[in-house]
Amino acid sequence: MARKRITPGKIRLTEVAKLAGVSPITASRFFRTPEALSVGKRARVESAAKELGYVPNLAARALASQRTEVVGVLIPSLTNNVFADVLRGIYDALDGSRYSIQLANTRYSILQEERLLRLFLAQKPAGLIVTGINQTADSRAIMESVDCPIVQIMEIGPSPIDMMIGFSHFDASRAAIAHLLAQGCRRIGFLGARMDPRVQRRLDGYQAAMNDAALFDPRLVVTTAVPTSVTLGGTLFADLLAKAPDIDAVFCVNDDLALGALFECKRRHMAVPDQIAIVGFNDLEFMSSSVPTLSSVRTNRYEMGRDAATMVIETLEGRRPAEPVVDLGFSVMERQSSARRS
Amino acid sequence: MARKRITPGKIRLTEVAKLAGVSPITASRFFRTPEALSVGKRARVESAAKELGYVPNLAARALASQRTEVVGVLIPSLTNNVFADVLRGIYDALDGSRYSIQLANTRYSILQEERLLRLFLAQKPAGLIVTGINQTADSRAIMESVDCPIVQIMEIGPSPIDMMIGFSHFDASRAAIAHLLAQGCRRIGFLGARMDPRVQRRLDGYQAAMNDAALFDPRLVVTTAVPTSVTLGGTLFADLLAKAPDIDAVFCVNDDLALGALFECKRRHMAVPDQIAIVGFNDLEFMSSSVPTLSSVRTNRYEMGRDAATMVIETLEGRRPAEPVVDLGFSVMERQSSARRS
DNA sequence: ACCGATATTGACAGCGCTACCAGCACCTTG
DNA sequence: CAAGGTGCTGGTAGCGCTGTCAATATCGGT
Repeated sequence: MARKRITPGKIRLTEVAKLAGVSPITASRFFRTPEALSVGKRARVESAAKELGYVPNLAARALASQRTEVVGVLIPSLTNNVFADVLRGIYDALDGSRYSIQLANTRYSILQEERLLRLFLAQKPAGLIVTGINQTADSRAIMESVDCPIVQIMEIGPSPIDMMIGFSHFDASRAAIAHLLAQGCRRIGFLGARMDPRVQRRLDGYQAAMNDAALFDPRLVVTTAVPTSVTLGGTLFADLLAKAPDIDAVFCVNDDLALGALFECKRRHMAVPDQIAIVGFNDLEFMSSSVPTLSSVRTNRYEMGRDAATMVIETLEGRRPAEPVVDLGFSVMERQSSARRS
Repeated sequence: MARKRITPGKIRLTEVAKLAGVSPITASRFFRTPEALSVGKRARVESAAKELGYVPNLAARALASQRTEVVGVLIPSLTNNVFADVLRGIYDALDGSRYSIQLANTRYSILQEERLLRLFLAQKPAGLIVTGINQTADSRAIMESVDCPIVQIMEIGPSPIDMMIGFSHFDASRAAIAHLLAQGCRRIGFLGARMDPRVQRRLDGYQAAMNDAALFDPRLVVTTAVPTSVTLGGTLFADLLAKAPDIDAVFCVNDDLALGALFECKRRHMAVPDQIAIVGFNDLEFMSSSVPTLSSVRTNRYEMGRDAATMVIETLEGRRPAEPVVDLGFSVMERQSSARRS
């Protein structure tokens, strides 16, 4: 009846154990809790594994142990420079560790996010990194009931699911406006694209700052659900000028829009900053080398990814960070595009 | 002695089979080869699975079947816009399919690539997407001996490992130079960063075109191993001007450098294109909205990723593409920055 | 020398699924 | 009506590893 599914020269843990003269379970322990082995056996297993070129079978390990060494990462976009930096941080932190990454793209949809979450959790990930704090109620419930470290990234807020690392988009935006006000600007326009939750909070920060200064005017705000681009920055800026021709500054929710606005100014022969001040958000690399250099709000994206991944690892290794919520802050980079008019 | 490791309410294939009134193996077949079931059982298993909310255990599946449904993707950079577009194509194509993606970052090192390759292949991926055609001899040997579809992306060349999709960087570069020559430029500089194999081939194309026109001069070439950035574009352009003050055009191996060169021209009050023509490479979104608009070589990055993933899937489903090497071509986008001087 | 505590090692079964073969019913063909 | 498909279903074992407990070795203290 049953025929062995013979696997010829394959190197399994059994082979390593045999060569090392120990039982398979001891060899197994070498890879998981080496400190539990006597020094002699540890060395024997190590050299046997190296000699045979043993590579553990992760599927078997996952099946037997009921868990994986995969960290799931959920981000809304693959093309956005911001997330590219975050991802690089995550990959750098996890590179060389035992953990690997499963990346999925929610496309800014929390329903898609929920679907992907279920998919992930069914495979029992070691940890989870999710973007933002606006999950569906179901997503939240799922994550709260699951027993693995979870880090919410990009922003901070009350009641983290588990851990959190980011900064306040509201405060960052308000600080940018405060800077423009300090430069003497009064009619400060707002350009927003995509309008995901974090951009929305930047709008809130803008509005709060403008209201505090008694300068808010709905005609100053131009937003769209369309994804951001440099070209869109020009278009939105043109729309803004049509609604409020008397603006003396514009705050853009990201640097692409800011660059687009700058180009639109060029096209219209409007002097930056003398006629119009421009401030962007994120401080991408090009902001400091454009002409004029563009002011922006620097955010620590690479660090965010790296530290989020590190928080996951530390928790898994039993060294849970003392503080579950980390505020990475921001800094307003004041450059030529918003220099005080002389 | 042996105690059952009881798993209480967990839904396994057995539970689904029981509810559907079939054997586990029949239920299993429903998920792999539904067409092999009778219509009645198919419906019964389907509704049972849905009722119980069954989610297959991928680790068990992988262990039993000796293969996974993971497509490994090896790219050199996570922050480069070019790869972000490619990745988006890959994710889009695989989204909704049964396959998932394992992404790894080689950081432009073929040794790192080889290491990651071994890691991947030990887990028996369903397919593989790797960047470029310059692998180590060992990497190549490993991939040739492995039995899964492999697509090399970004460029095309002789002797594909399996399949290939991309375009000729040499030809694309030569076409860009031909365009500049046609615009009347004679002293055409070359700006290169990172100098990975594909950039090197763009340099080769430049050199061939310049030699054909008897215009090549080594002083026109400025390259560096440093990773690209807009700021670097300005720096390299300044270096170029120092070496060859009489240039009338500059070809940049990517758009970041081109934008940086444009800004440097602004800083030096050099008129573009009247004094200096600029052409970039990749045709990122911002190229068409800068002032002046920037000429570039459009490459089909999203399509490359999408089609590469599709080629993998098609092969796995037994519909191997007739043509293993796909040339996606390119097009020279002629814009203001290289318009014929009047 | 004896006792209990601690470090090390091993035996066994089982994680949840699928490969393999066998069996049966129903056809088709000559 | 026999022979040989073809389509569908099921039984059995096993993929390679680890959880659980048991067994043995080692050691300090009295």
